[in-house]
Amino acid sequence: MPKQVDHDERRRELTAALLRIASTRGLQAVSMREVAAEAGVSLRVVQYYFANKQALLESGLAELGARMNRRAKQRAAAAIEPVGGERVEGEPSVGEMTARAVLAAVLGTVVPFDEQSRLDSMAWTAYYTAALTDPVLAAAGLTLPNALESFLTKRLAAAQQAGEIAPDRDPRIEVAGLLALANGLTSSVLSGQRSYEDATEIIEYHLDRLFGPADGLSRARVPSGEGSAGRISGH
Amino acid sequence: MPKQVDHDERRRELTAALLRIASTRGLQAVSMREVAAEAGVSLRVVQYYFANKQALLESGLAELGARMNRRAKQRAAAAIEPVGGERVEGEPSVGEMTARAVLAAVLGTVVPFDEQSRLDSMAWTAYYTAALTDPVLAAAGLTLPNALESFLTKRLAAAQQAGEIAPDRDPRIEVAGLLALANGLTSSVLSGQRSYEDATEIIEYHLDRLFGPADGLSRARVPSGEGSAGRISGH
DNA sequence: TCTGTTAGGATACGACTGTATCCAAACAGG
DNA sequence: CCTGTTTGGATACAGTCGTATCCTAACAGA
Repeated sequence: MPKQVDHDERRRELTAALLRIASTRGLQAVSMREVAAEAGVSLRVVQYYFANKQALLESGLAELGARMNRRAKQRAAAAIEPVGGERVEGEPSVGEMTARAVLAAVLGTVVPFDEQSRLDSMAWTAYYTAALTDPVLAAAGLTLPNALESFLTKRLAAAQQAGEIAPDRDPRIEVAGLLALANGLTSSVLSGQRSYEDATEIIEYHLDRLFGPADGLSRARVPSGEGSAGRISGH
Repeated sequence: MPKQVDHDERRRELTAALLRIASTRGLQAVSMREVAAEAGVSLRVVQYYFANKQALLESGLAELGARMNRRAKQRAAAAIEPVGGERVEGEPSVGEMTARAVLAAVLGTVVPFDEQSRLDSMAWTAYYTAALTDPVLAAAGLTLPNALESFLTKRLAAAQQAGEIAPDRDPRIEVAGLLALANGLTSSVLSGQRSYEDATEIIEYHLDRLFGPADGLSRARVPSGEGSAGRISGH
């Protein structure tokens, strides 16, 4: 077989170009020709690697989800090993973090904290809105948020069993509220109503209210002897 | 002068048709011809009453803001006079409601509670997303949320002076958090992740945490002798 | 070297977009 | 009744859209 072109790599470049357009000029500015121009290729190339526009858009949504996932894992890892991470193989996993640290890591990932995550949040918002009137996108776009919510709910319920939060709290309501809070704050950060620092302050404030005002910061490890305080962000 | 056509009325009909399309098929489905068809008139009529598409879209955004305003006021009035409203002229104004009742009314208005407000929230979300990449819409679309936030913040600060909430709370943070929560819940309700009842339960839950778990419900009037409990919504 | 497959350049089609123009009904004021 | 303005029907124009087609370089395997 002739030539040698890495199809996956090609598709990644085109998808990245698509997300660059969607995050700066909106999803309505995305056309096959615009994506081609942004990627520096011809229209035919976009057509060759994506059968139609729908496939291209779905690829963009999948890439966005993957990026969110990657960032959340990086945050969690940084919360476990805050300084210069030499992490041996028996390294602490997410299961050894306090529920508060997990929540702080995930919620801090939802709210845009640097230019790239701001752009991705822009694109994500555009997709989310489009999904409200497009059932095809809705199915693909809701799996990640739903998985996130059920993961956090289980994690917080376990933390409640361990006595980390008061027994009269409802983990499902708390998690749903925190995720809605983070999403709402994301909107206001994107529109310039609030800064990222304001948003994280509000989130930390709510985490304080949930986990008790005692500590006040997001301890990274579960206290085995005495935990070290790993500050993630805030003010 | 010939004919007699109420231009404002005509524009209202066209704007209503625009919002019907935007709320069911999205803002990208709005075209001059589609609006004409939805309103049952010819393309020329839409052109005649709106100089261009931009003016049409801005009219839609203004109408959405007006509807939100109207609903919030109706809610507030219903909270003051919960049963059969005979309201004499010295009627209780919003200034005589408890801060909690004001917050419950406003936040309950943000979250879609019936089919019409669900449709309007859909359209609002579409506009909000479009405003993220369109500075013209952004200016017009942010005035209402900003005014709402500053109004509620002042109201809550006054309530703090009156001892309705604990003195260590920051009214700015509380209001920003509650509004973000309501917006995030709206998103999840629109996408079908959560029901309206779930959303109001979460909001009431947070109001309980803010105003103290003592009462537990949104009392409508400021306690002059003994307030009557006006339940707005919930579960 | 020859061959057959792959990767893409060039071009075109029909549908739809916002906007503009032309012109004819409809009707109020003189 | 006449006239001039308002209202809107009909049509057109230049772009842009997603998609399809045709054809030719480029190159791996024989």
